[in-house]
Amino acid sequence: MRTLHELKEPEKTLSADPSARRGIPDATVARLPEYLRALTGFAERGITSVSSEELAAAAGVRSAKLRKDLSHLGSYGVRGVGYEVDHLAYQISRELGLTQDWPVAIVGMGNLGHALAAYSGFATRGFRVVALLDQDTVLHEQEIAGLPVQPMEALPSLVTDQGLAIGVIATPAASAQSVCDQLVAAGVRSILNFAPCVLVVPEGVDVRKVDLSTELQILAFHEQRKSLAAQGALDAVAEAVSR
Amino acid sequence: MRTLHELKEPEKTLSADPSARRGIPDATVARLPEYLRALTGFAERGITSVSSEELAAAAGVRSAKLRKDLSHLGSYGVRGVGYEVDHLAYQISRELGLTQDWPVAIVGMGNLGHALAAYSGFATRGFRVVALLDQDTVLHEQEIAGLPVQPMEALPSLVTDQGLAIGVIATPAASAQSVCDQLVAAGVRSILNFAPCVLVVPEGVDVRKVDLSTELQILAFHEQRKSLAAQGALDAVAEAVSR
DNA sequence: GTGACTTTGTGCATCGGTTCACAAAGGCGT
DNA sequence: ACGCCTTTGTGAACCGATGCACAAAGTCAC
Ligand SMILES: NC(=O)c1ccc[n+]([C@@H]2O[C@H](COP(=O)([O-])OP(=O)(O)OC[C@H]3O[C@@H](n4cnc5c(N)ncnc54)[C@H](O)[C@@H]3O)[C@@H](O)[C@H]2O)c1
Ligand SMILES: NC(=O)c1ccc[n+]([C@@H]2O[C@H](COP(=O)([O-])OP(=O)(O)OC[C@H]3O[C@@H](n4cnc5c(N)ncnc54)[C@H](O)[C@@H]3O)[C@@H](O)[C@H]2O)c1
Repeated sequence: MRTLHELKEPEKTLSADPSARRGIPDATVARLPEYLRALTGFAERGITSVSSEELAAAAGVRSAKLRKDLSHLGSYGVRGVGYEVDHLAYQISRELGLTQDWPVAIVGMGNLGHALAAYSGFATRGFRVVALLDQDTVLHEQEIAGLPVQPMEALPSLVTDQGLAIGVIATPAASAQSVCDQLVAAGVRSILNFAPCVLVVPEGVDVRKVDLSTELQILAFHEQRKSLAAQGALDAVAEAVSR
Repeated sequence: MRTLHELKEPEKTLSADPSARRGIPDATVARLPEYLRALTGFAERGITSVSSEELAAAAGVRSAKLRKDLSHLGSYGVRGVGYEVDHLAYQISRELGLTQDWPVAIVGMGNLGHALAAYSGFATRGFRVVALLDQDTVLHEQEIAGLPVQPMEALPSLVTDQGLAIGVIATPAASAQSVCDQLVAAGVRSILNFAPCVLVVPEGVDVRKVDLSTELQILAFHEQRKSLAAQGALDAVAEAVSR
């Protein structure tokens, strides 16, 4: 993999795009979707041009950060004016790989899997749910949101025939590693994991997780800190009064 | 708020814990839940002691990082041996504020809200769903997972009577800011947002978001990069052959 | 009791990301 | 046509997080 990548490097200089394109920082990539969403909002309201200040406010970041982020994908702004909404949205879409549709499969049709299957948010931006999978044979009779529920054995053909690229794991944590292994074996290299556990995957496979309970626990940490601070303040006041 | 906090500082020296406790880095806090989960796993398998190496592997980090993280909460390991599983789990729980149960309300009983209400993952670790809320009067007849669906007007009393501390937003993005404002007005200071939008809140209120489509888009970015690299490699090979 | 061995806790170097502040760039009004 | 004014793009300083490497600490075998 490493050598293959290096093979390509010499071509970089004659690639079409002018700016130093390799190596967009991870932190920047993580914010691009938010910028894109904000731009979509502006476009829907008929706004054709925004300044970095306005866009940053809509995305919840500082304008300097926004500008530095955008500078990594090229120079698409006009000094003294700002950015053309449609054009910038297109450039970000292209950078994120959303100009094509990515076929997605959801594995695990329980409570969460049902909600995900019914979710329209996939289709709106670059993703297409091509299959629903579950181990449970009882479910194979059903259709959910217009798609049949298939057995796990369908995976390899989904990759070869439908170009399946992204797998979403919505099974219990105990099954998640096994499901992950099956996805990887079938050739899926991008996985979104909703199960609360760490997945171990070979190099070249990306895993991201969406973890409700981690987020709640982080909130609890700060909430406790706020409570303690308030309590401490009360104590201090009480002490001051009693003195 | 700042001044209240400073009022408390002098007490720190006579607080029970020996180490410099203030200011655990955000990056560390974000990993504590993962460590806790790994420890729970060890405990379930009857393992009473782990080294930083073992625990780090289970949590998917490097051992040096784990040790530095743990050093921020105190010195709970034994050199030459490792960490006592139960004790460390308790210390992390206490640090995260999970030794008490936090009352949680879910707002928006659509597809996702239903799944969340039925989800057992809340109760297992420090959280208790005390209320389900929705604007839609049709839903107020129903019970979901043993809880009645209440109108938004119930919010203030939930905070005062039940100690509601954390709000989960599972409404469409268009309603999320309004729901957020109502939560804040009622006194909720910690919010978990599932809607794909940025929420603006006053200082002192924490918002975290769980964002499916952002994660998918980040995966797409890397997937595209992998595809391009593969394509580039093929081109390079073809070129080499033709020469 | 002692010494060898294991593993922690941490100082230090390094890295990546954020913030600041401003010179360069371009539109726009006159 | 020209100069003013706005806003971008970015160099440089700063800040927090990560990784390295080892001395200190404590266990355990004998
Ligand atoms: N329900 C929620 O709101 C929620 C929220 C956050 C996280 N999660 C996590 O998402 C996951 C799913 O939650 P859920 O509530 O939908 O669970 P669930 O028990 O309702 O559904 C799990 C589904 O996975 C299927 N399954 C189990 N093992 C499988 C395997 N090896 N291969 C294929 N399919 C398999 C089961 O047949 C079942 O249909 C869990 O890990 C949970 O912790 C759920
Ligand atoms: N369904 C999924 O799998 C999924 C996944 C990721 C993110 N999301 C996001 O979660 C949110 C909910 O998704 P969903 O599929 O459950 O939507 P949904 O339309 O099924 O449900 C939304 C619910 O919110 C209620 N609601 C609307 N406005 C309200 C208000 N002002 N106050 C109180 N309640 C209000 C509605 O009555 C409805 O019951 C959306 O923002 C969606 O983008 C959903």
